Amino acid sequence: MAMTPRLPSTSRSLPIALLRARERVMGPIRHLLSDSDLTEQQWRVLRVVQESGGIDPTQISDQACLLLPSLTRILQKLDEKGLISRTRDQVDRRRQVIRITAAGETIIDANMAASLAIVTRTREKMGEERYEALLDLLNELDGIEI
Amino acid sequence: MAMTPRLPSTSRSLPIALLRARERVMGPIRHLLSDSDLTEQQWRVLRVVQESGGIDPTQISDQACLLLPSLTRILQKLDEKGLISRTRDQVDRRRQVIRITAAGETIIDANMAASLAIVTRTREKMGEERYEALLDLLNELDGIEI
DNA sequence: AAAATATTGTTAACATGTTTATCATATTGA
DNA sequence: TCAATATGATAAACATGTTAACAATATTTT
Repeated sequence: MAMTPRLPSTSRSLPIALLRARERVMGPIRHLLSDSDLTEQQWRVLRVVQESGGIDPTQISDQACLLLPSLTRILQKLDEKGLISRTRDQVDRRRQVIRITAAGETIIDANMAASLAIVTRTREKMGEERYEALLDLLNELDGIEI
Repeated sequence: MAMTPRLPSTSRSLPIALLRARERVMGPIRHLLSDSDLTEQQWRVLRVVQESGGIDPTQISDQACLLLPSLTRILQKLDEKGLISRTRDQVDRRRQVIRITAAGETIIDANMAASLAIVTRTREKMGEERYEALLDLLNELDGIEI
């Protein structure tokens, strides 16, 4: 009789294991940020912008892992909230230059410590070695061509 | 030389590394399924339903890693497409029983081999040992309490 | 049994993910 | 130079993610 190829149990399915692990890490961060009315994506963008001191959307989308259409909406929201400023690049007028505002800096200051604490606690709970090994394997997976 | 204290590069940020790795795996699967006009989530639901031979939405949401509001919409779509059937549980009338239809089985047959091939190729490219180690670490991460 | 509570599933509202199309500006090439 | 092409960003359309509220049915409590 023909054996129907069976699927791996969900915990051995790579896509689902990646989903669950991500949810485990992001859950507490989402909860923290909700007090500041920020989504995790908005937070990611805000941090990239703050680090850069002036950056265009294409580079943001690369560093924050967001597609440009998503980023367009997020930048509109952050602008409405007064957390970033947008100006045209004077050299290449297709480009924008995104900068963080004082209000944006305030939001960063209010959440950065707790955000870093969550990551630190995660690394401690897993053990530094295994945590680094996980990062290595994830980067290896990201590097292969399927 | 002076090391400027910096935030972890994006490849050493766990949330972003998880995002990128997931995208690397799901990209080809999404592409495959688009020929059948299925999203990855619809595919995940359809497979869970087929394996079960009759299952309620709460259990599907657990096994497919989808929140119930998302699942509600997905089941409506799959129903419209004629890929599943929905009946009320006669014992507990709050519950539904979801079953796959013949058309649903046909879609599964049309995509299962290629879908499994993508997973297999990924495991081969990474090496079985490292692939399994990655799954172990992801499950460990999912198990810790933050 | 009636009221309170819990469970199952849906709806609503808003944000993001994803693909395709489009607009404006830059760059290239004949 | 000017038409063709490329690039940066946005818009549109549909699907899912996320949280809160709600409706219907079951269960528990008094």
